[in-house]
Parts: sequence; C-alpha cells; structure tokens
Amino acid sequence: MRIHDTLTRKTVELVPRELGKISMYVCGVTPYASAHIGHARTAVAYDLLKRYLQHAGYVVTHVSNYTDIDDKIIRRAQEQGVTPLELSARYIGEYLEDMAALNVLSPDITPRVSESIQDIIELIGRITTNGYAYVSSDGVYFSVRKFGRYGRLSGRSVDEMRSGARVEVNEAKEDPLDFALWKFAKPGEISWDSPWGKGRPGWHIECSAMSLRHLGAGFDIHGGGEDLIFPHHENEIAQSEAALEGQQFVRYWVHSGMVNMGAEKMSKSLGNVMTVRELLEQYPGQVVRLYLLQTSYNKPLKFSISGFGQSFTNYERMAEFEVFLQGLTEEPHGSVKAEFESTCSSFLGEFDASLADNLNTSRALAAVYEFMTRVRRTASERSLGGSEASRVLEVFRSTLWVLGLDQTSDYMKHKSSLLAGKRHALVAVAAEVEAAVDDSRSASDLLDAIIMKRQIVREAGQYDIADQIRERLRGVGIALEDGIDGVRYRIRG
RNA sequence: GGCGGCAUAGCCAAGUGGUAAGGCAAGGGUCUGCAAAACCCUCAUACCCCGGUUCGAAUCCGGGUGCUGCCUCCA
Repeated sequence: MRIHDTLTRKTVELVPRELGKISMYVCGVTPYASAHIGHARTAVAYDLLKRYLQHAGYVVTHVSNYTDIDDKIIRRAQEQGVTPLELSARYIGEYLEDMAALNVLSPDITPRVSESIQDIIELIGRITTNGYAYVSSDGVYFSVRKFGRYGRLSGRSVDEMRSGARVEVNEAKEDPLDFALWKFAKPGEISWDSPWGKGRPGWHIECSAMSLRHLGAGFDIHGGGEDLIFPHHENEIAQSEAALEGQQFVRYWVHSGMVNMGAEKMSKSLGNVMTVRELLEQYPGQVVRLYLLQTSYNKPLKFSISGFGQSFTNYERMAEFEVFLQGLTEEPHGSVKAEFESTCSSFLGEFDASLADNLNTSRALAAVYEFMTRVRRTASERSLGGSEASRVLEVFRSTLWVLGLDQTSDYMKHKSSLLAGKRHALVAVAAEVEAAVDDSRSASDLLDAIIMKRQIVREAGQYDIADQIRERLRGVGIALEDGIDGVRYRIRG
C-alpha cells in the first residue's frame, strides 16, 4: 500500500522492516479528562490502518501507550484529592469503553509510563553516555544543538526557532530549545529514583522508551495526531537517534488530521470539545465511526452535528441491506451467475485499491454504496438466489470488517432501545386503536399488537382506519413499511 | 514574525494534466390500496479570484483573497 510519510512529505510505498510484518506505534492519550471526538478520530484512523494491513495479509504488532504521568494529571489529581495514578486509571477505563463502542480493536500492547520507568531511565542513560544530555538544577535536559538533524520532521530550523522566542524561559536550560528528559521531583510529588535524583520522566522520552522497548529500532510506523509533529515527534527522533548512535528510529511517520469545532481546532485546553460520550448518547458508535471515515484521515475535519444525521442514514442503509440479504439466504438455492460474481469481485478490487491508496475511505465507501445499489438493482430485475445472497453477504461483511463497520447489530440494538423509550406512548396508541393487549406488555409487544390490529382492518379493506393507525404511529416517531414479506418499522425521531 | 495546510453543488466529500466519483437533501417516475422502502431519471459547461504554461488544467507555475494548523499543553 501507499501511505503519506510526514518526514519525506510524500506518499510512498510502505515497505516493512521485516517481510510480512508491520510494527506500529501510535501515541495514545494523556488520560486526565473524557476523550473527545478528536481522540476518537485518531484512534479510528490507526485502527483502520491496522485492519487494512491485516486484511492485506500482514501480521501487525500495534503498540499504543497511555501517558499516565504528566503535569496535568498531577494537578487534576490534587484538585480532586486522589492520586495521579487513580485519576489516570479512571480515565483509561472510560477511554476503553469509548473505544469499544467505536469498534476500535485493542492494541496488542498498551504500555503505561508509570510501568515503564526502568526503560525510560535506561534510555536517558544511553543518551547521557553518548553526550547529548546534561544535568541541570531541576532536571536532565536534551541538548538540541548537538543533534544535527533536529527540525527535519517539522520542517523548521533551529535558528528560526531560536528567534521565534515563544519558547519557555527557563534558566536551568543551556539553550531555550532544550527539553527535559527527567524532571526532579518537587516536594510531595510522585517520583521514582534515578541515577540523577528522584523525579519523573519529561514529556517525549516515554514514547521513545516504550516504542523501542516493544518494537526495537527502525520499526515501521509511528503515528499520532498532526499536532504532535512538533515538538513531540521531533524530540522523539532526536533523543531516540541520539541513543541509537546512527540507527534509524522509525521508517514511516504517519499523522492524522485534526477535528475542528467551527473554525477552531477542538482541544481540551480551548474547552470547545464534544466528548465521545456525549455523541454516544445520541448515536450508535458505528454511526460516529462512519462519520469519521467519510473524510480522509489526514485532512482536517470540521465537526458538524448535521453530518451525523447523514451518517446515520447511510449506516441504516448498510444495516438494512444486510437484513435484506439475510432474508434471502435462509433458503440457499441456485448458483452465482458469472455476471453477478464479477460485480462482487470488481467491488472487492476497487475497495482494496481505494484503501491501498493512503487509506482513501471516501473512495472505499463510494464503492460500498455502489455495490449495494448494483445488488439491489439486480434484485429488482430478477429474483436473487440464496447462493448469490450468501456470496454478497460474505463480500459485504468482509469489507465492513476492514472499515470497522461490521457491528450492524448495533443498529438493531439502537432501534430497540429507542422503541423501548416509546412504551408509554404506545400504551396510549394501543388503547386508542383498540388493539387487544394489556398495558403491562413491552413496547415491542404493544407495537406488534397495534400492527396486527392494523393488518386485520387492512384485510377487511378498511384502509382509512389502517391509514389512521399508521399516522398515529408516525406521530410517536414510528414509521411503518408494508412489504411483501410483512410489516417493518423504523424509528424516526 | 517563521514554517505548513486547505478553498470542488444546498450540505458532506473523492479526484494532482485528458475533459467533474460517491453519499445526504431536493424534484420527477416505476412499484404499492395509499404511503414507505427499493429501483430508474434529473440535479456543478464547472472546481475562490486574476494571470501564465500546455493541443488540453480543478489538477502545473506566478500573483491575490479567505479560512486554518504548528511554532506553548494537545489526538
């Protein structure tokens, strides 16, 4: 496949370090608050990359960390009267629930900073031994000017940045661009022993330590949101390659685009966030995921709530398509016609080609929609055989898996939970139309009874009454559809 | 101030030299007792503006305009 590499600023063929295997490290979250849609976007992007690579036959090792020790966590924990690790553990738990709802597969390894201190200390030791670091009054610092390639990833020069003067003023640093590898503990702060004194890791060093620990030098893909390019990933390269003495740290740098809220970037520090939890109250996780997949992973995405409505409609279309096929596969018969098989195989080819093209999900989704239309068209021209439906289902589901949109059962769950919320209204409707059912039954039973009542009057030719019942249900947000194979319903509002 | 990115229909969005994918919305039709669903048709002479290169440009070059990211914690 081809992937956009930030370092070379080119979309290039992905050639793994080891044939048939991909090693991938993705910068995870700092768990001090609920995850927002931007975090979800990044997680979904790399989950898609992993799924596609697995689909393409690679054995993927996916590592994603939790930065569970950091200034913000420490401050928040103090405010709330809990320990930093209690606070981060709570938000890690929340994050896992959110990601599960989005059908994000668990990374193979999820290291935490608090559990990687020895690796971090060893790495700082190597950097120090190689002469790239110095001990100052409040910590151990990396000496940026000693690393000649500094600035290559983010496309800036050390001189430009010095004159930029927006760097933190800190007397303890020899140069304003230097960054902390190890911060000495202030009284009462969480800390670990080290050869330089009690303290904790600086930001940046943990990702180098954890990625090298689990994947080794020269691993394939290092990913994260594009806001991490500078300084986080720039610093990771500097300190890692300083420690590795000439060996390459990472083969390909991949960055996912930001989610903007209105005009601005969504960010915890700006306070303009839409959390994943808030969205999940309104939409199934699969709808949120589909919304995120509509746009290329590396372009900015402007958050808009109306977009979720569009995604819901599309997701419903996919789920209903699957229901339609399942109905046909119950009686397997006939063979798959050659022309029909070519519809399936050309879809698979286009789908693969789309994702191989730097994960072009817009194009891949277009292929999915077209495939659904083609199959439906065939079904409207002649009857589809059960074997054909099985073949379509197999093809369709395999592509949905790659996109992570295979949880079509979420649609049914969402539908029944919305229906359950209408029980009270349905009691009233049932009484009005004199459906034979008692008030204590479930929403689903009440609806069935109302539908049965309507079928009776329909069969009697009393269409005006049947239409009144349908209208009445529509009034409570339930739309009936009379099909050849029975009555179906959809929840509309 | 420095370094990037983006600008395609009412909305979302692909497309990096060969004459505008796909979805949502909208309108018309087939089917249906009626409706819905499904299917069919229609829906940007046109890709922010102005120049240039080319037989040919949304795509390349130059100049504008607008929005935006990073340079400070950030997915």
